[in-house]
Amino acid sequence: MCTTVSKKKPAPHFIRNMITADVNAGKNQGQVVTRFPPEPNGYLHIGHAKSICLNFQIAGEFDGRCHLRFDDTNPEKEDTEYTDSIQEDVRWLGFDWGEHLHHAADYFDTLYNYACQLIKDSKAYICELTPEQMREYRGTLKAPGKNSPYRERPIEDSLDIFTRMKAGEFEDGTYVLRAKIDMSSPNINMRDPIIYRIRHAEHHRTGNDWCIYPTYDYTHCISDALEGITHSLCTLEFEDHRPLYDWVLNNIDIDCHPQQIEFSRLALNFTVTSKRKLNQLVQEDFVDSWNDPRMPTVSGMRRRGYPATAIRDFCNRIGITKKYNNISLGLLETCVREAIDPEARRVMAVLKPLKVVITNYPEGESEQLDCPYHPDKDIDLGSRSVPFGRELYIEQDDFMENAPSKFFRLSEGREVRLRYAYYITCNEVIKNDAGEVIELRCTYDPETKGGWAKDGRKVKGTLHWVSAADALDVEVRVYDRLFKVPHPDADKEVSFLEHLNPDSLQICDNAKLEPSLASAKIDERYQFERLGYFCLDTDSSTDKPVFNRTVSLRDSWAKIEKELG
RNA sequence: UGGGGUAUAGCCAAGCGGUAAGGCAGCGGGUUUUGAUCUCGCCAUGCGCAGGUUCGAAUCCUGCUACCCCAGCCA
Repeated sequence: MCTTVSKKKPAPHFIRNMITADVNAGKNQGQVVTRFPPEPNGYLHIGHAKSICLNFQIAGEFDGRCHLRFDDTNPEKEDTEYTDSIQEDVRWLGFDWGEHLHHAADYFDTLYNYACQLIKDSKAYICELTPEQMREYRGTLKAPGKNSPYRERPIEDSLDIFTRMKAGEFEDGTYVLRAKIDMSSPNINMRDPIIYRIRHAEHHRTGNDWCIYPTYDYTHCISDALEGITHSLCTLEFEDHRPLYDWVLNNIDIDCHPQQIEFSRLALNFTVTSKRKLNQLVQEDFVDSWNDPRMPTVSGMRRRGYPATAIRDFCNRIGITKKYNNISLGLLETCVREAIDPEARRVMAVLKPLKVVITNYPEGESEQLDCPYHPDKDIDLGSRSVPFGRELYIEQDDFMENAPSKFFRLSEGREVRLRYAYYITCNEVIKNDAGEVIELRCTYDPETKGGWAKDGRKVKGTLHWVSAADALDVEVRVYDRLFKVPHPDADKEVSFLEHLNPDSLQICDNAKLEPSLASAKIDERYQFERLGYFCLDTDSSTDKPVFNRTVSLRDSWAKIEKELG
């Protein structure tokens, strides 16, 4: 079932416990069948990933199966653009629905027939109250509703109108089919809910075959039952709908009755996980697209360089409960770092170059240094050769005038190591007319080749560098969190857009890379030493490669720097 | 007394009458040619609050409090 998922036994949670108990008790002949039921009206995000992992993994654990079913009962919002992206994303996350790709739309005939039977059984009726009247009759949260004047419409009349609704005789909104339950129920969902409405709209799958469409509450439970789902897992807001889910299945002739179990949806701080809000970010150009690397969408995370293994690990680490949670973005980033670290080749790249001239290095000469791709002796990723010459680039941040003692990097008169190369000492600082440091004059110690001093003297700092003559010119996009505050949508008075982080994308268009990166490929992940993990972006062209920063390295210097003020 | 839910550390989360797992974050030490990684140690006399039952309560009982969801012909 879940081919790329490890068999490592996951931590117990209440749903796994319930299902285990059902299996042990022989319920459903010991079968476990789940489903992931997205509405194809947007792209999948990290919250969906939680549900996907839960459903596919739990089915896999019990040798069951998990269906992918599109809950496509609202033609006006749905599109094949979304059914395509959803399938791609679920597959990329590492899951396989096998033969079980389903659409609620494929059940429209069956659903219609069941509705006719409900009418014949006097359990549903055609109502012609306007939406405004409907609201009045529904009552309020604290006051009961009252019966529709059409509630006792003769069965034959309802059947006749329903048939003509289907035939397209009426305008949108003129009639609806309602389940006859209880207008005084304290649960508003049970106050004669609408189960069919007229929509003269083209459906992405059934075209113009239908002009009446069933509602979610009526469709979902029957779709589950038709597919033999045993456990229907959904989020907390559907808890109030469970009595209706059960009512429908108890009042039609069907021999399967899945159990709906609710769990809390994922909330991730510094981000929003609402399709509506994500859609707004795209439509109003606050981000480039659904797969903008700053988006918490599956496609955005994929482009950013997050491995699927990291997302699965994250989903397993956050747990499944009914508690309202707020997961820290830091945990996701930790999962990403842990997944990438052992497999990422280390290379050197300078994002904001500062020129360094080694004054005692012979002009016109250069040499090749052999540098391992991974520092851990237990991880053999091979090595590459890196050119070294008289002119180099180092990171602007690695030089400071009047540096405090805790600053271990380069400053005038100080000696540092260039990784895998030599010790250098800064002798002279050259500035432009604006007083900005534009070049450093340094000397190197030829006796420290490889980065070791024979006399045993130590340096505190090791810097990454790139040979100027051999550097690749590239664009690097450094991403940061999309929002400035932990809870961008907490305040209903203030738009979440007010909290967008203006620095969520920083473009380094003059970055310098060591030449080995010329053969970089999409889907490969690299660590730019001391900077973070990066990957080639799909915007790259042969003459202008573009790299994304997937995630930074943990940075304890940043913390010290902050404390120093 | 509308209905339905949820409360265990800064953030997650186990626990199901026998004396508070684990992860993230944080703090301190060690290793280190990435201020990375790795590694060792510390981190709830306390489980929303108040009573009660019990030899023993996060777990059982009673009463409170706080927060979330529901009045779409959305899902």
